[in-house]
Amino acid sequence: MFYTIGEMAQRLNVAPSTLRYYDKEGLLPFVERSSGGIRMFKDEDMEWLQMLGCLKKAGMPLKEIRSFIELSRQGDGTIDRRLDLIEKQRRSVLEQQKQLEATLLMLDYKRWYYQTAQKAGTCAVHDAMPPEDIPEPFRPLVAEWKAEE
Amino acid sequence: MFYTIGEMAQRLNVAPSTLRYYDKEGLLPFVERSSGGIRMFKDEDMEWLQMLGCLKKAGMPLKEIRSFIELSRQGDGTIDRRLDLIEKQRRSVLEQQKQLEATLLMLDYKRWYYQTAQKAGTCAVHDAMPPEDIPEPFRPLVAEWKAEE
DNA sequence: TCTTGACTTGAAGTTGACTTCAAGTTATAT
DNA sequence: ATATAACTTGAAGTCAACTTCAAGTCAAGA
Repeated sequence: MFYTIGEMAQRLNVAPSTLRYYDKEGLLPFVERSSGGIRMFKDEDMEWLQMLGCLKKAGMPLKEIRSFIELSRQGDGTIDRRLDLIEKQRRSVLEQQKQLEATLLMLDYKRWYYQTAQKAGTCAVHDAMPPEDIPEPFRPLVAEWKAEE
Repeated sequence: MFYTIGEMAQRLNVAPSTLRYYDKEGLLPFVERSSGGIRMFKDEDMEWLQMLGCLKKAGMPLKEIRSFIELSRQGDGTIDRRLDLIEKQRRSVLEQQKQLEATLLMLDYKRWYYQTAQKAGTCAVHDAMPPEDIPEPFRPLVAEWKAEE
């Protein structure tokens, strides 16, 4: 029914010190303690911690995550503000998706570039390459670079 | 034809100190200097710097970006290793895209959760809600959480 | 009961990516 | 010629997110 910090850390694949740090930063106000002072994690706490991990991977700073947790504990009066925080983070994720899409296009171009160079044995193969030999998806990308010079 | 560090910083929307830091870290070996020691950025340098920004936004550490730049300057002998680096980063971006997709689903669920709670005036509205009232896309998400308890 | 491994805390150390500061130099506009 | 704005460097400071350390406490098995 209860897990120690070590067990919980293993389940979440993080270091126990990380969980202690989160606790110190006020991100785990819901975690109970035994009479001896040892943290007792519940299954229910996993849900919070997984959401925490999710938000963290989406680039939300721990301070903002703490704000959200604090608001949640203040009850129904903070629903509007929690919704605001969620929508703000949602917009940030959409923005990051766009960014990753652009980065992926660039990486795909570079991959093609080096695959082609690998076959030819030299990057010089690209110097004399006519634009129509560049795969269609990459043409706007390369054109954009040329335009700036 | 040439830009000072201030002009270049403005074009890239970063602080001049950031460019100096990148230079110190060996990320700008291609930037030339005037006789007086002032950095002279070329249009061509923009391409590198934009790629740098792209890789940075994709979570690549500056050290790895430097490796890539160093390999590039070593000529055709490093094509294989550059391709490896690109493919590694490409896989990382695909992984991050999956992660953002999962985070977005969670945020969309939370958004619906708080929008519903807002209309009802309380989060308690969700306690008694039958599963079929939860919008279809969120059901696997909620089921997964319940399963862990 | 005693040992041992996992837990506790507070404090200090680390890493990455910058930013700020101080002291000095270069370039431009009057 | 000189004022001033923008550049230069090295060193130190900052911030987020941890990690490590030291010293001690708790809990489970022999």
